Amino acid sequence: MVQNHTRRANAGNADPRNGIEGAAGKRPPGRPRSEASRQSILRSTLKLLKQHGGFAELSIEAIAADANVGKTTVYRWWPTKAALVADAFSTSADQELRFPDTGSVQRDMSLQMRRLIRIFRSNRGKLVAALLAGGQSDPKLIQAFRERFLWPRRKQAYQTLQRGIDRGELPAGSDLDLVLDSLYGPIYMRFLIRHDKLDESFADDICALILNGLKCRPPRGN
Amino acid sequence: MVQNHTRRANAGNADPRNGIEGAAGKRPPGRPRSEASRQSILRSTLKLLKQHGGFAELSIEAIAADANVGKTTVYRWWPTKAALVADAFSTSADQELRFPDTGSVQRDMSLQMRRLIRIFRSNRGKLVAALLAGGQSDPKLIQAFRERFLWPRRKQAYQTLQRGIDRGELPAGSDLDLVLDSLYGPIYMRFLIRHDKLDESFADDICALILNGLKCRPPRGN
Amino acid sequence: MVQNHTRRANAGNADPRNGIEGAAGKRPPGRPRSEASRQSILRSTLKLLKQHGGFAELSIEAIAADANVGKTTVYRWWPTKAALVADAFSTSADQELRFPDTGSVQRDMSLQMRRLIRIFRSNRGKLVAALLAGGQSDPKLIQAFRERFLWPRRKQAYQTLQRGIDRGELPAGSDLDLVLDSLYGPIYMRFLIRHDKLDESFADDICALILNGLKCRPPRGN
Amino acid sequence: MVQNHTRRANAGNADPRNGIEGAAGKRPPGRPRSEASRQSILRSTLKLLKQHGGFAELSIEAIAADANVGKTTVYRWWPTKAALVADAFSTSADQELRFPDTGSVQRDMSLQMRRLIRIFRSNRGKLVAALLAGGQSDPKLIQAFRERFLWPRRKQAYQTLQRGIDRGELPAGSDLDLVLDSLYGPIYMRFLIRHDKLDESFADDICALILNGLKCRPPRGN
DNA sequence: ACTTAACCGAGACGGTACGTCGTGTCTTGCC
DNA sequence: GGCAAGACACGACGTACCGTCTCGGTTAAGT
Repeated sequence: MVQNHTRRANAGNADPRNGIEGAAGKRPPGRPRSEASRQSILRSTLKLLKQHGGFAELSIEAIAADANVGKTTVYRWWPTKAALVADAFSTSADQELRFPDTGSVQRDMSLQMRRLIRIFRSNRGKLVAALLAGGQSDPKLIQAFRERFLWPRRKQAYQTLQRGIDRGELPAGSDLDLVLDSLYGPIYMRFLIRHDKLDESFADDICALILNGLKCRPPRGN
Repeated sequence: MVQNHTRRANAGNADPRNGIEGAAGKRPPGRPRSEASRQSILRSTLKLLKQHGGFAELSIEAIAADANVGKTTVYRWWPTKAALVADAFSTSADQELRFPDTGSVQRDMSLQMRRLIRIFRSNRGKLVAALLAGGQSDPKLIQAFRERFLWPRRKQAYQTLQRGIDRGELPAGSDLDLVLDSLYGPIYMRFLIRHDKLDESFADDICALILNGLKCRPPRGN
Repeated sequence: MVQNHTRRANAGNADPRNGIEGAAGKRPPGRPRSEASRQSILRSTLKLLKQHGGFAELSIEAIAADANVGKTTVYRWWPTKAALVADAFSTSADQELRFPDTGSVQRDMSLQMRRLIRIFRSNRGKLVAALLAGGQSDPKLIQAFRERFLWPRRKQAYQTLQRGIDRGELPAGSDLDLVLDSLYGPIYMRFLIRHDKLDESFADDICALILNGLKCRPPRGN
Repeated sequence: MVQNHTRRANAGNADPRNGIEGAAGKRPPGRPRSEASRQSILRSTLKLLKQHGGFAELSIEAIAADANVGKTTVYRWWPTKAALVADAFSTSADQELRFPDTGSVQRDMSLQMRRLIRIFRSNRGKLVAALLAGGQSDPKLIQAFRERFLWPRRKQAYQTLQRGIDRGELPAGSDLDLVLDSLYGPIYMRFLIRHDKLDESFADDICALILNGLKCRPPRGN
């Protein structure tokens, strides 16, 4: 959940009655949350997001109608449209963006970046775009993107790069954040601005430029 | 103009009677467009965009009211809110992003990138963010950003890089588009995702990494 | 209701849960219509119609504002401004136009016609004028006037005249519609064209002319 | 003209240079009024009034467009839409409503009333309806109807009735205004409310009822 | 022929109201 | 107490006309 504003502590979980409180915890009175509604809402969110334009064009009204759900139910569990989109996004978050370990940093990075580009080009790209677009006016949303999407991957990326350093493929003391932004920044830029072709070979070109450049001379040494 | 939807060929120009068509072109009949209104609208757009949140919070209703202008007048000249924002922005930050010519590519690029970062960090950054965000669901808008903002600058950037090649600072045969996306991509990424600090020294770091890397070994040679 | 355009069968009734469908009929789901809003709207309609000029000067925007009601709510229940006015009017002047039963046709008719003239001369007359005026371009509206105002009264008028026939005051076989239009037509004419004085004694004069004429010689006998 | 608001005294006349002032009157300087435009405007007014709904639905914008005329030209010569409609109406005013002189009041009246009904049923009826409808919120308009249409005919009607009195067909001392409103009121009522059939034989029925009634017993004598 | 003055078309202007859509909240009866 | 249904107050949308204005161009009468 992007933001926990619900009456129940574990709202949003698949099954609220198996929450943290364990065996001793008593289920609250009243009808339990409908898991069917929750999933239907998330499904409709993704569907409408892919169908029509972006974040701004997506309306709660339409989601509720498409999901055969009362608007109240949406508002009961998600405080804003942004939270809903973030939730829907993380549901669709991908296993396929794990980093391989081929023994070569450049190959590892390049392979993962190719997969990212493939996702950006698929209709899941729309979701990311909507998230980044919506995030420009809703800090919560961009934060969700960072926490749910960016950081988990970046953590793996650090490890991948570190392996390269350990193997001597990259110079020690490199500013890893700078390197990673230099690797991924161009992809995001072409994805969002669409000023130039974004195909998978672009990943190789960037890797070659950045990682070769690193090898040659440490950027922090100047 | 993002989109020419007006009856008149040169709508949006400062002075419609000095349009493209030259000496032979006659002013169309009817009352000419009010330049005062046009500027008032652009001014109010910038003002309100800076005051309130982002693109979604900006309403044409409010712009018209603030500019003492009928809503009709706004709609007469700009097809969408997006087009209006694009126009307002490009009017706003055109000069200060010109490239210097200091005799050193790295210094030229770095200086210009610093200025870009400065704009991104100022409240005019909101404008760019709004534009890029809006562009994710409105192709016209992102196209406007490219044509009115990106390409004019990139043209100058090509020249700056070419000077570097001519002076032997950069290897001939470099893929200039790749280089430029590698230089600017990280800035856009940090600006939009806000996962890391974006200060002016970041420009220097990127330039050092990319341009030194280039010097060392041409990326296309592998 | 001038026109049933609502989702619910008995929209417009004071209490939708006691509609036509009787005991078996179940209330539709969802929040029930706000009776307070409905009355507030009708009240504001009457108020504004009396204050300002005629039908054309009356705006739904103003009604909604005066009634502290969303414009949507007005549009939800009344398809047009005309329908709203018709509803407001028939709500307004229903009782005082009943026919008396004094034992004399002429007196009965004359008394009721006097009351009609009194209404026409009051500021409720504006309402009728607005209705008839609007009805000239909106068939629905004039139909509403007929069904909600004219026919109910005419039904009583038939009975009043019939009593006169039964008592021998009027000849049997009279064309009652012709008689009634001859009685009321002059009033409507003076009311709408305002070419001559319309005071209550006019009712007596018409009655004398028409009903005496009838007595003398049946119009259908020629 | 319903209202004289023009710069020139005789504006609205077919040919301003042959105005009241005669041979000695000098034409004012400047371009004279375009008679073609004037007629085109009046023609378009009638056309649009017949095509679409009533007075309220008629827009100056549409008239100017249909007449290939600048809006300014309309506003220059007619202060309000009402004035324009009244002017258009009087242009189409009819010769066919003159009263015959057959030697019988009842026949004379009946014939003329039949012609009026025929006009009401034709598409010129729309014009009268629009005028009466518009007149309910614009006193100028109903006044125009009275002065241009009602009074001229009523003047003739007085004479016709007087002939009847002179010939002994009607009792002396009758209230002619009451009689005329009783004759025409029912026609106007059916025309505007459309609650009953309005065909030409209705004229005969009314005449029979009213004029026979008069003969029988003077209405004022009671 | 040239000036003067008013008219003309076109159409942009600041406004008002339109009727619609989506917001987030509320009130029902049912589960 | 969750849930669907849907009415509610509200705010912005984009459009249609309003009546006014400002252009370039036209049409005469008076120089």
